[in-house]
Order: sequence, then C-alpha cells, then structure tokens
Amino acid sequence: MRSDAKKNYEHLFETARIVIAEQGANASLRDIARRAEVGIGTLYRHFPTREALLEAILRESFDHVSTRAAELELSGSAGQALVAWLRDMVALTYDHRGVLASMAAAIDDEQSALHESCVRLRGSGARLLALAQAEGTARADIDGTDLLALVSALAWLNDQAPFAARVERLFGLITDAVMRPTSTVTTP
Amino acid sequence: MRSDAKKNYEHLFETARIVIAEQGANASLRDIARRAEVGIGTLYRHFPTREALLEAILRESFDHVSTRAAELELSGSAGQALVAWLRDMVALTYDHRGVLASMAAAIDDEQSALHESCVRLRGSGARLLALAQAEGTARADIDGTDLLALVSALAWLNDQAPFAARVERLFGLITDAVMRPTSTVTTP
DNA sequence: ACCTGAACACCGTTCAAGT
DNA sequence: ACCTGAACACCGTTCAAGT
Repeated sequence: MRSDAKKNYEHLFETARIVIAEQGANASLRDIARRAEVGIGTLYRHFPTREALLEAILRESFDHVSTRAAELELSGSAGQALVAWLRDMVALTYDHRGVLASMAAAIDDEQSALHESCVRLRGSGARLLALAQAEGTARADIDGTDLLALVSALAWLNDQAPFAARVERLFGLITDAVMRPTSTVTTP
Repeated sequence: MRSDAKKNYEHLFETARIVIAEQGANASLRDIARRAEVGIGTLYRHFPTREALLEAILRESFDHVSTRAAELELSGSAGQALVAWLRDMVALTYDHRGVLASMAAAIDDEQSALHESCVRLRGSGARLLALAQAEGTARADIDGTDLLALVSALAWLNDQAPFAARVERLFGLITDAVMRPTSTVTTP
C-alpha cells in the first residue's frame, strides 16, 4: 500500500471508529468520509462494504473474546467459564451499538466480511457450552447457534432504551435457564 | 370525512397492509403511496407519522390480544394463561415483521401513536404475570416490562433469518425460566 | 495506484399551488 | 377540504476523470 493510501486508510479507520461509537453501526458512510475529509470513493476503495468496515473495527474485540474463550476452556469449572463467555459477549455489544443485527445476518451469509469472525465466535461459545453440558451444568437441548441467538437477543434489548436498564436482570434469567441441566430420567 | 377522502384513506390502508406484510414495518412510505396511486402528501395527511400508520394496521391484532388476555384472566390456571399470552404476543409479531422495534420505542415515548396500545398490551401481560406470581407458578423477580422485553427479544430473533428456526425452542427455554418460581426461604 | 466528486436512484418530510 | 407533486435535505453506491 502506498504511503498516502495507508494514511487515508488509518485516518478513515479512526474516524469510523469514533462515528460508529457515537451513532451505532448504521452511521452514515457519507458522514464518516466527510469527517475523515476524504472523498466517498476513498472510503469505498478501502472498505468495499459496510461489513468490511465493521469487521475492521470489531476485529480487536473479536480477538479479545476468542482469546479469553480459549483461556476459559482450560479453567476449572466449565459452567463458570460459559457464564463468563456470555458476559464477554454482552460486553462486546455494549461497546458497539447495533452490530448484532449485522453479526446475526453474517452467520448464514458466506459473502459477508463478518462471516468468518461470527462463525469463529460461535465456535468458541459452542465449545464452552459442550464442556458445560458434559459437566452437567448446562442444559443439553441447545447448541452454539442457540447460545449466539440468546446473546444477540440480549444485545438487541440493550439497544432499546426502555429495556436497556433491565438487561442485567434478564441476563441473569437467561443464564439461569441455560445453566439448569434438563431433568433426565434416572434409571435406578 | 369527505367521501373521496374516506376512499383514499381506506385504499391507502389496505395497500399499506399489503406492502408492510411483504416488506416489514420499515417499508418505504413513498412506495406505499405509489402503489396506492395517491400523492405522497395524501399519505401524510391521513397518517402523519409512520407510527400512526402502524397503529392503524396493528389495532385489530392489538385488540385481539387484549380481548384474549381478559378471557385468560378468568381461566383456571394463571400459569397456563400467562404462557398462552406469551404465545399470542409472539404470534402477533409473526404476522408483522419488524414492528417490535417500534413498539419497544413507543413504551417510553408518549408522543408515539403506538404508545397507548403498547402500554395497554404491557398491562394485560402484567396482570397475568401478577396472577401467576400470586399462584406461585411464575418467578417473582420480574415485572410486566421485563415480560414485554423477553417477548420483544424473541420477536427480534424471529426476524433474523439464521435464528428464526430456533425461536420455538428458545420460546420454551424462556418460558421455562419465567415459569420457574424463585426459591423462597421457608420459615419452619 | 490512488483519489475525487458528480451522477444515479433512492429515501422521509414539507408545503405552495391547485381542485 | 382535500389532493398533488415539486422541493429540500439527506442516503448508498458507482465510475469517469483526474493526479
């Protein structure tokens, strides 16, 4: 990359980070270009889709959650590890309003720049879930996609003003539901 | 209302119902006016805001849920009544993609044309919840707004393609969580 | 190689001019 | 009274013309 292009890229990236933090993941791309003082075409050259821009901005946070998840896999209690992962995921979306809708859409869309990251994230949760299920602390009738769905739903609630204050409590309710082993028929 | 105005109103209403069923609650208002073959100003005259249009379209469904809720209040099991109400609410949003975001926003916004309907809806759920709590079949640490939040979250999941197929199962999970009485300290 | 911004096809919303 | 559609201020996205 030419040095002027690199400068543009980085300035665009920092500006986008600020604007998206302010206005959420659906902020105007035109506005980002304007505030970065580059032509709109330059934004499209560096980030051909909105997802590509989001991916760049979220990459750090994604990596953070993945790394933590790998650590958590080695921790003593699989149940506690799973709850910690759920907390990490909710925190991720606290920092980035409105990204969960894009992330949800990316799960089944292999063309999306967010696809790989989201699948990887789901995988990290799925592994912790499987461990907790094997341990008997998580209910057996859900999978990694269900888990992602639940976290996404909480994140969505967090974006709705009248519900935001209740996410904490509802997080507890949902965690309870996930962490309660389904009653199994015990043969004597 | 003059007869020509009434005709416009009704045609606009039917067209909007179709377009919103097709494209969801965020369908283009311009498109609705075009398909109804009236000027865009005519749409705004009859429905000054998008919420006003949604309210008109949803009124029937709202009334249906409210009426059912009143009947359910009289039924034998408050717990079963509450679950039935939750099902009704999810069904409401099955028929009207994308309305829950507007409904959520309307809860705290007294200016919204949807405000009254949403508050009434929340009230009907809250009463059923209180009965189930009194009966001991619903957990005591949530209120009507929490209930609406949970239903809204399920409805949102239903709008996300990769999660839609799982809403049934997750409905069960969340219902389980709501219907489990919180363990209380029993004094001997 | 990269940047620019006009151009195109859309929005939501308002309001002067018409009937 | 009511309807119309141009007008305004925005989008996202593309691409010919520039350096």
